[in-house]
Amino acid sequence: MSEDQLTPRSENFSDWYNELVLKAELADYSPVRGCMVVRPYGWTLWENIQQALDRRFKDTGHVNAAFPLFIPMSFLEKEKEHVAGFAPELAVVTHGGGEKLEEPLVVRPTSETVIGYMYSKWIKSWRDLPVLINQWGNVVRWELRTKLFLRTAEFYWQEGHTAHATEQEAREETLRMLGVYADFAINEAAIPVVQGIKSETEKFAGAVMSTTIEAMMGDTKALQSGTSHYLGQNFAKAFDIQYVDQNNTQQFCHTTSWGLSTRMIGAIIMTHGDDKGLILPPRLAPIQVVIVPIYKNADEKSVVMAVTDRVFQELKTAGIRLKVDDREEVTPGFKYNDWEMRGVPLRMEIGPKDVEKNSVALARRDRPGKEGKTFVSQEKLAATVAEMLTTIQAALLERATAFRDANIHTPKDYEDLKQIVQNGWAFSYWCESKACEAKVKEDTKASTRCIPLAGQPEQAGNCIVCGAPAKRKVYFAKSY
RNA sequence: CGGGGUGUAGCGCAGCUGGCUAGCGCGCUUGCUUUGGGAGCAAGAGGCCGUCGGUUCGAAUCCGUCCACCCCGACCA
Repeated sequence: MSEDQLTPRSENFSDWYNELVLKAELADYSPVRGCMVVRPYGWTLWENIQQALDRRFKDTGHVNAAFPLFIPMSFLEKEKEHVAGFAPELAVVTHGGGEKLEEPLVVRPTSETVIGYMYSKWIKSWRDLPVLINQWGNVVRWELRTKLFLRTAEFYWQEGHTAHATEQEAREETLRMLGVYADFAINEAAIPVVQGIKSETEKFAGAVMSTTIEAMMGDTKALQSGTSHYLGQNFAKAFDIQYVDQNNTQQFCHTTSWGLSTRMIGAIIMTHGDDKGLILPPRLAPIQVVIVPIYKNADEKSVVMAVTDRVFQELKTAGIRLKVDDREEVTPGFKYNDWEMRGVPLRMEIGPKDVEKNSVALARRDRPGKEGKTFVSQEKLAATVAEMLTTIQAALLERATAFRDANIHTPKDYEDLKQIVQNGWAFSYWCESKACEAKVKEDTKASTRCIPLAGQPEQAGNCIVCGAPAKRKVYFAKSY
């Protein structure tokens, strides 16, 4: 139970987040440093995320498979940048069955290498392409500084790995899947995201191009919420993924990879949550509606529960995920606070007065207090509830979008940029040099988040840092 | 991995410069009364004082070690 007050979000965002994850029973710390235990409520949320994504993957022609957790150390070493990027955070297995292994096994930090190895066996002809495979699983990266959901040593995700005949096809796939992530984030998680390209310094180790969906959290920091990479022929050459084309010549494939992790849960928490706790988007919420029956005595209880049971069945049949909180040991007031903390989008109260008037009370989580409470008829209740859930979903997206837009600014000059990134995102021209990027980072701790695909100006301008000619604008922001 | 902080009941804390049987609030258990915004009363249960070692007649308290977590840096989905 969570009787204690949550640290207000405005007072200390980090404490608020940590307390909320624990109190809402999304996750808990594990006995192993840096790892997390995802509790049933958090895992159900993840399952809903998985379903929404998996549906989209299937719709775009992908199939699921499973590749091993262990990867021979030598595989990682085959792609130079890849191993350089991941070496510091590898977990390595040196013993098995009481014997020292001939070759150490890496616990996968990502699966490009094993999958590349398999692809080289499976792909022979242009007729075998494209290969469009996704895997749901867990990976391990030995992180030094961890935070539940946002960065843990082990995390759960999906990784898509595709192989194509041409660069164009692979680049299209990269952007297609970025679009899938953006569609998911916006329409399921109600998180407005910017689609864009990562800078050279920020891109994935071994990629030719990395793309990202960037989201703004409630403290204005940016969170990379999903990534999609065009890997060029880097992994194809390292693992000899070749096919014979129509002209009977050997060609290297062009590959992509794309991933979205349990970090998305952190994004949902930090985008929508408020001082009272979590606010879950109805489309992903494990419990969309909680019914709190109210009664004073056995007589009232029997009539109230009769209506409650009938309403429960009706909504359940309509496909709404709901729960009746019939706990006897806590008062209705306690339940209100408890479910608000857990982020259930809609609360229904059914009491003696409602039984009398053939009504129920509905309270919207996104609008606390009296403002969000209405009394509706029990007639056509499933339709009323479904409509209200849709309204809440839209309201969350609208609010998050307004917040984000209000905190993105175009700096007049470099001094202005330094101010802006203290509490928001700066959108400005950048010459795309590592030096300017590094200078911003050193001066402000803000990094380039992405060069957005949409919304680029027609005309060229001047780099906000050095004044050199610049073709494109970039977002600078502090990030998680 | 560097700098700072914290670790005493499930949770939040007190226990001061070394001393008695280690306390308080919340939660938990049982009973009765309650129930439309975090209920009340009564009686209970619950503690290797993070770990290992040292100083001491005596350590939750002093010293050291390690571990975990939090904050700030360097590194990252």
